[in-house]
Amino acid sequence: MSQDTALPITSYALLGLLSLRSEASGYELKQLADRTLRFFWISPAMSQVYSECNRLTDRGLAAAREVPGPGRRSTRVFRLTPAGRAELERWLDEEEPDFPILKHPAALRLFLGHVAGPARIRAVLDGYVEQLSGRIEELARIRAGIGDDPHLMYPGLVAEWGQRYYRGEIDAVRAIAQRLREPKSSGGGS
Amino acid sequence: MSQDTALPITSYALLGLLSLRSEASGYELKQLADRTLRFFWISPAMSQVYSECNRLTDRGLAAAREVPGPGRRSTRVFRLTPAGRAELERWLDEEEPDFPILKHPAALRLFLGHVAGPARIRAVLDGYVEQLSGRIEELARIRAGIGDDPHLMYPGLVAEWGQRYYRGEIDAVRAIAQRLREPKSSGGGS
DNA sequence: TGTAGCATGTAAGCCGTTACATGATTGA
DNA sequence: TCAATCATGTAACGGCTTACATGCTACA
Repeated sequence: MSQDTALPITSYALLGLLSLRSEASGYELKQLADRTLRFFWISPAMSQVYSECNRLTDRGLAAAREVPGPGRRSTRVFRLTPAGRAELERWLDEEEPDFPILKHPAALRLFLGHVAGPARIRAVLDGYVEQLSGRIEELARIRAGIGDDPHLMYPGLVAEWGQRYYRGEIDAVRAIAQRLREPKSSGGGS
Repeated sequence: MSQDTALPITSYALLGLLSLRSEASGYELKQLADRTLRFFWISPAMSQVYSECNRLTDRGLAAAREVPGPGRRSTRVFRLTPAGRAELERWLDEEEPDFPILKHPAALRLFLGHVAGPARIRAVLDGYVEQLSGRIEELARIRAGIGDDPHLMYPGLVAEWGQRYYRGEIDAVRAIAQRLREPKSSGGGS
């Protein structure tokens, strides 16, 4: 319950994951993040999951319970406290979302096409489409795993958004690749 | 020319900006970044621009020239050295681009819709569409400023990609908002 | 007179990652 | 017995931001 400085958004993301579970260990939270947060936020490293969990516990937003394991080492499982749920609700209600941050290595390459040359740019774009296809499959599997469960309606919507997003990227990349092949086309010009 | 550890990608982005100019001051680089890098990478803070420029100069990838100002304080202008150009080319040629990193506050809110409630989610999505419209206008102005200059063909392509990207986001958000209004398979019922 | 823009930096600090250390269990 | 997975952490460090400090010019 120390400090009243603002939490980083990733803390709220973790709080949000806890809101989907009655209890979860750090390890489980990391696994869950890999199937969810990873696609639209970050999936924090294990070490960060643990330190965030400690911060949340320090502030009384989460509570830890020691579960003795089969060996000598035990597992700490966390759950959302009423204060944690209230703080998450407050944040969702009051804080205005920033514009997304995008770090797009392929676009950076395209931007530097005058140095890289068109052949390399084409290769980069092709590789990106490849990566996107893989992502779409991953998301499709995750979406299928969610099913119709009304409890998971919003995660399902996000998964659908993600697939649409990636498909849009593929279309956009193809359009750029097309413009690279025939630099004269497209509206407005000449 | 100290150190041979890998440079962060932002250094290459700065190197790339320098490749578009014969010379530029830190201040000019920041302004240029605000019109370019900002949309697909980051626009580094002024303080970071200066420290990156120093790093590039230390490594011999950029060269600084002191230009006396009207007052006592002078301006340092940087230019790409042959070694800098070679290193940028090597990076573009050899380094494989990572998948983009997206930190999407609106998607995070949607993901937590079960806590935020549908009314708040609708407001968040509306606000996001608003932001997107603003971004599209910004990019349109920038695209118009680039014009037909073949020297700036690739930045032009990136600006077009950006506009398409944002329009795609608007479509996707509208689709999600639609699914929120009519939960579709409402027949089943618990 | 004061504020906005041009211009250059230093210092402090947080977020997040990688590397490292440790220990238990399962199965090949 | 070796590797993989489960499981929990600490330490070090880098990237990037914010806050702060400074000085000059133009202009309202």
